[in-house]
Amino acid sequence: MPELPEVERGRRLAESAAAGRRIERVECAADAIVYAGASPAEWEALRGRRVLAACRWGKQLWFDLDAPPHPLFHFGMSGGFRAPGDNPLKLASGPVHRPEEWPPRYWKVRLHFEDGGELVMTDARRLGRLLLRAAPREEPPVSRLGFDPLLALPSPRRFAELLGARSVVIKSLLLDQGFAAGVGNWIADEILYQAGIDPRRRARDLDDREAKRLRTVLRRVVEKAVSVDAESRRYPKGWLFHRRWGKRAESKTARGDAIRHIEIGGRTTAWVPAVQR
DNA sequence: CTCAGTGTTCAGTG
DNA sequence: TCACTGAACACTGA
Repeated sequence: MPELPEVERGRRLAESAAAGRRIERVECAADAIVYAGASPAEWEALRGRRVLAACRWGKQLWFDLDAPPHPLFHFGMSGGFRAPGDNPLKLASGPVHRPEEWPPRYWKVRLHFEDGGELVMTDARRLGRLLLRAAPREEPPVSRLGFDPLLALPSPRRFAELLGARSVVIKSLLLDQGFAAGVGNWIADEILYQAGIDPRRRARDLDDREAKRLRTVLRRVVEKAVSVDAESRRYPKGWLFHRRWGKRAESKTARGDAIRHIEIGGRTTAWVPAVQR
């Protein structure tokens, strides 16, 4: 469930399925990669703990428990939370989840609660990670993150300063989690499109007007996506999101402008030359 | 069979 | 330190 809106959706699911409940049993899948940070034996420490809250910064998601260690989740490219009876999101690059199947395919950890409820993390591609932290906010990876656009968007002035300090290409800067935590490939392309900025421009070359516009659009896109619970079919019709996939040469925006696909910083970048300068 | 894909990290270069 | 590249990780679905 990779970018900020999808992770926030996961946080909300966790809030309703786990917050206030005591963990009765922890089941770990046999997966040395996803458990590279902390072994299943260490996860046993969660048994008997109560979940106080589900927290998020950028794409990192963790639980505040009544005692450490606190579990910290990263969904990678294809991870997410599931609860019995939920309706799973379909990701552009994710597996097909069958709602009726339980436990879901690719489950990595199952948290069983005292009331019989359950919360599961799934991850088909195994690029996600499960960590345990004494103080999640104070330690890496969370401590290394930049601002969260939903929780702590910098002032227009500060945002422009941050851009002015970097010579890197703007698309790459937006993907840097130490700059804007939670922005991923489609959000970066979406906001550059909506702000009318060529993704190949250098960050420090944007003027104050462009910086201001980019910041406003970043907030607008993230707030909108979160407000519809990351269900992409509810994103506004005009968004590039709906038309950026597939790398077809004939791709066009809702307005009829041609969409080009190039590579920037190793990531596919969809952009609209007629609109982005 | 091949390859792209909502991500991160690390090694190496300049 | 910064900017950038390439590779690695891993696996599904088109």
